[in-house]
Amino acid sequence: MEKYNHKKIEKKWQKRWEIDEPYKAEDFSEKEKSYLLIEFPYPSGDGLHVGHSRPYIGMDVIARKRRAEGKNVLYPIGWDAFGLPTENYALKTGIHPKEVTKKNTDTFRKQIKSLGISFDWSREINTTDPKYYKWTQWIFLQLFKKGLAYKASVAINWCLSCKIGLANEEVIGGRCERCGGETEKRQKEQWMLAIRKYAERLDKDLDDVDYIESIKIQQRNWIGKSNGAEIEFRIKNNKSRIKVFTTRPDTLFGSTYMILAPEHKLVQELKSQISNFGEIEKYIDDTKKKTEIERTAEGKEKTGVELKGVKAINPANKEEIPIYIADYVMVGYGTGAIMAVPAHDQRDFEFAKKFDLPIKMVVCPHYPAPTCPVLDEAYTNEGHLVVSGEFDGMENDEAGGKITKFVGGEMKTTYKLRDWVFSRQRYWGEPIPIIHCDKCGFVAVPEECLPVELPDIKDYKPTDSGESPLVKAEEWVNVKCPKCNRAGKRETDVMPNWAGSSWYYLRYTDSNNDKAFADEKNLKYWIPVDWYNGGMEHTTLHLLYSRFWHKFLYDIKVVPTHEPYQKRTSHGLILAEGGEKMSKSKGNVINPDEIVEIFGADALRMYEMFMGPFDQAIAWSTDNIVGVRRFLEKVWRLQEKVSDNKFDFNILLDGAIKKVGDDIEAMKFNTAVSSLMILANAYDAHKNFSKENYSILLILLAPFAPHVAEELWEKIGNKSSILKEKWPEYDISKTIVDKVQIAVQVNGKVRATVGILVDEDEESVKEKAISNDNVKKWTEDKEIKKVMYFKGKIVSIVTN
RNA sequence: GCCGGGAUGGUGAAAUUGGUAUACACGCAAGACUUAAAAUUUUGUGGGCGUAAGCCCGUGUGGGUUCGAUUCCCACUCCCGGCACCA
Repeated sequence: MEKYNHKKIEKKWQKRWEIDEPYKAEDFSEKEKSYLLIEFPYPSGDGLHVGHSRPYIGMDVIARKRRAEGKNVLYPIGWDAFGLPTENYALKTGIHPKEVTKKNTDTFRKQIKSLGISFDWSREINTTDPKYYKWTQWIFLQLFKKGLAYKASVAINWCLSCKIGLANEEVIGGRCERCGGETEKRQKEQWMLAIRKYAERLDKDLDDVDYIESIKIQQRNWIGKSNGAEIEFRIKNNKSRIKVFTTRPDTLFGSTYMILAPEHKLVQELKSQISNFGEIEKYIDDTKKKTEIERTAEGKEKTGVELKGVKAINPANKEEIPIYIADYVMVGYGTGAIMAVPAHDQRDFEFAKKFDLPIKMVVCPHYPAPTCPVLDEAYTNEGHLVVSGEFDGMENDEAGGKITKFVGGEMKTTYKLRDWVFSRQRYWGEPIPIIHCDKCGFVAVPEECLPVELPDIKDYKPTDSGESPLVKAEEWVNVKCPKCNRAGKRETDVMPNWAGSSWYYLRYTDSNNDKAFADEKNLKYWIPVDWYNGGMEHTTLHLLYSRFWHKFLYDIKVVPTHEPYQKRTSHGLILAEGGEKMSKSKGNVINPDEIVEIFGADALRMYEMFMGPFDQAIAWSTDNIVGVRRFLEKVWRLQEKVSDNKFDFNILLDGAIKKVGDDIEAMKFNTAVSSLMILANAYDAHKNFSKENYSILLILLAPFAPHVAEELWEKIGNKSSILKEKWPEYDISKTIVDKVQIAVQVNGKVRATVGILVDEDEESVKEKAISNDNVKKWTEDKEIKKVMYFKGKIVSIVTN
């Protein structure tokens, strides 16, 4: 027998597949379609690492199994190639991002192919390809035309010494990651997308999709729908009003002060009336230096400053109350102002304690309240109203709406979800297809002029004013206004990386179309994606953004469904051997190339499926690969035991077929592999077995280790590929057994096992249990109070 | 801090979702084969006590519900993901 030579085998079959293209999906096939999707990679300069491949392999196993079941599987791949790291690399080296991207995608492609993933390469896409981003720009224009893209002033991170806008990730402890210099928040005009307009549907339509529960919960929390009331407070000696949003209008009588976000525009408007404005300005300055997490952390010491000289009037009881600014109130949520009710909100409570403000309890658990208790934390449960005028005694649930009406407020639903900041003052992204004209304002680039291609430039550094480096490409910037033909200027901001990834799954259905982002018929056939697997880290941004774009496209009637993905699951990260995150800077990245070289792609694939639960983070261990490698060698050796001599493995086989199939669909790949091992071990324990039995093992193995399965399939005399074989069926009746060993517990502890027939009657089983010698030892001096038999499971005896 | 996960032998983990905890692997120990090593293979392997039969303890911690809890409930500790310009 030849030795198992993974290098030779893998090369042979990969070459064969390259020619035969067995993984090509067929548009409009009669077969049932199955569109399986993984998150397309960002082709970083570090190359593929073993963590990337885990989801690809997992979904590949499913794809291969479903093809064997006769489905028309679409399993595509592409590159999400715009983004910061490539641009930063260009900044450092001067090499054009286009070249870097080309090099990186070539590396990734080669690496992925070496793993034998059954992607349909004929549909490969790249978000940086003008033929692709033409349609990203087209979608943006549709959003713009419907008023869903607009400009607004937004705070961004700004490095004072690099004079460059920074991603949150590039700000470490308030300092710039690259130069270590100070950063601050700076207001800047940005393109925004009105995702909030879709908040309600993004929340509600989660009911219609099959996402794992934790994703639904996280998305819902992120959207943050809450029902409450908007109430206006008058300001003493001033015409301005402060509008607040509150989920607890029932506690209005207990509002003893108000808080504005430091950025609230009223702070500036009230300037002349405020006697300590210097102090206020200093506080606003300090706020600019803090991150949102720092600002809102509960338990953190509350800070704030009173607007001296200004008072608000509580509309319920007409009391004069002070107004503060404090950084725990955010300008972007609700109205950017709150009525503080320290007795019934923990953060208000902490603030009131610190600033010695009155804490007035207006909801009491007992009514009539004997005396209001002294609180050591906010009381947030339900109760009856007190000190609330005509509402006294009312249940607080009921009072909210009535009090709102009483003060002329209105019930309102708000969402925490914020509109999407869509501008980046960068180079390596899709140009935003807008022309600025002094006369006509923002004018859409005519669709026939798309794509607006990125011009070649040499210097990728943003200008000192923070504008995109594209400003320097004067020829490109200066164009005529498409409307009035006067001099205009192109928008120089580019889109964020999320743009291209918000619709890529649509492009796969028809990736070479140059008349539309995809043909209507292709979309109708393939969409929705049947199963999308990705990382939990994409739950609230990418996944939500793409649902938003899809819904918009549905509204303008260019996609056939209101949701893009029918099912969403997640995979866990692969960590470095020590349990830390893999990163180039830590030097702990495992490159799959070495593993493929030493152990083979099949062993790598099997190991990644076997290493642990697919949805859990797990540390890599090169030592443990030998286990699956030995298993593959065992399967290899088993070819010698194939003979006409038949041993009946049927019960075991039917169980294995069921288990492997069910586990694959449930992404319990680790236990699927273990049942393959059990099956192989059982074969190995016999002198020989039939070719049929061995064939089933190979077919079940093929999704995990396709190369060696093909090779062995050929070796046992098959002319056609194992990829053409049907997934085996099983007969469940064979897996049912009639005799079982069940445990007997005495007072909750297992003391014996007895053999019974599955449908043996209760009395007889109990009798067997009680008369068992081991059981007798534990019951003889005692009185048996109760004997319970749970059919086919256990006998439980209770004594005194 | 907030939201979502997780914690089981020396290690990765399994457990039909309330019914015999530790399947399948890794590692380790002893044996076989070999001049030897590797490979392969056999046996053993949660901790403690015991020659043994067996007993006690044991699924992050502390409580609870139950005939019975890794699984359900309450409180807590630690770890991981996300927190809106990383992808």
